[in-house]
Amino acid sequence: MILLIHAIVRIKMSQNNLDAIDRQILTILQRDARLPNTELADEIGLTPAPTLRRVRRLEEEGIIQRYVALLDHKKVGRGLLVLVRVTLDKQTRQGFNDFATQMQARPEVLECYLCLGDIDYLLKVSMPDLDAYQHFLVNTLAAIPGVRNTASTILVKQEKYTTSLPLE
Amino acid sequence: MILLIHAIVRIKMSQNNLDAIDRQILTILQRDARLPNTELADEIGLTPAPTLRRVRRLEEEGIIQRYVALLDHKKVGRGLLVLVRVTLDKQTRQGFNDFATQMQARPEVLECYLCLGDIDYLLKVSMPDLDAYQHFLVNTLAAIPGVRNTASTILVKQEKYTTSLPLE
DNA sequence: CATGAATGAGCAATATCATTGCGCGAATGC
DNA sequence: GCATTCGCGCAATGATATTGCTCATTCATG
Repeated sequence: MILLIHAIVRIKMSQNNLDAIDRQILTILQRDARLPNTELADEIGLTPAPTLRRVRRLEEEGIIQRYVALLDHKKVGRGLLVLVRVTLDKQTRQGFNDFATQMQARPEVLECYLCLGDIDYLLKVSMPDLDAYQHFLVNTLAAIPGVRNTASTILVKQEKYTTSLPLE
Repeated sequence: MILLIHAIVRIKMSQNNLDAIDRQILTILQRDARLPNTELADEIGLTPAPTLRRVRRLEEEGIIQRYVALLDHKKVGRGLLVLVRVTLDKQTRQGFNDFATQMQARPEVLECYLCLGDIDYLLKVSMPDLDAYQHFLVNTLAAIPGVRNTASTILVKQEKYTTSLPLE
């Protein structure tokens, strides 16, 4: 029983109580996920063994969700980025779920958010060019039942892009 | 001289001519950047040596830009995501550069785009909570000279988030 | 205070993995 | 058809990750 309470306390704490070393690790791995553990250990001033154990713990706790490679959009033929604001017709819960499910299935939709305000959904869509986007808009988005209105904004220049969250 | 021409041709081709194996590699590494080279080799049906050489080539060509760890926003105390539309006052080139530069320096601004349409800039901002966001809006954004107007949209639920570009 | 439990670091041995040079075969150009 | 290029596989080497163990430090408790 006491063990259980201890376990609960530890889980709760571990989700928010990152110590300075944890934050260092996360900051570095957000910048370079492939840094060898030995070098990571050097940078934070620990030996490789405890460093690796901390990384594994952060992974298991889901604080580190995954490691990904970021590609050059233009060089893989996806130079066009569009933000789409979508308004749905009937604001029933079912309609919302359907829409989100369809967006999850479309690989060109990189991000999809339910949002507050005068619109319902926000999409970030990756496309090769305007032709392809127009095709997506007409044949995919507008074809979804319940979509009342869409407004597109072409993101001309990416001034900043990072996936790194600041860790106080 | 002929060597130079060859080099130029190869660079140009390499930027767009990804073969099927390259695309397989990129697709996998976009999903799991830490997959050991031996397993990557298994999945694509090559031996480790040529697999690694392809990965290195993709890195050198800048097709793979970098490897990053993605964190759980809530678990690191950044549960609030906001999209901000910014309109600038004077649309001189200098004003635009200044704004972009300031955004690049702010760690809570994850993305910043110059865009077409009725607004000038789009920001994706990561925040701990509404208090912090209000502070950012008043003391940081509104304090920048040239910012005429801002409109914020709170992204309530992340239905989809991926950094993986589809590779035809 | 002293003491015992718990947490987390370091060390060292082992297993896994990355890296490189070399030879071979298939595709390409002349 | 022959030479050249390109990219694969093999094998040896070096680097790196991983694990069990021991020890120091901290913190709660008698």
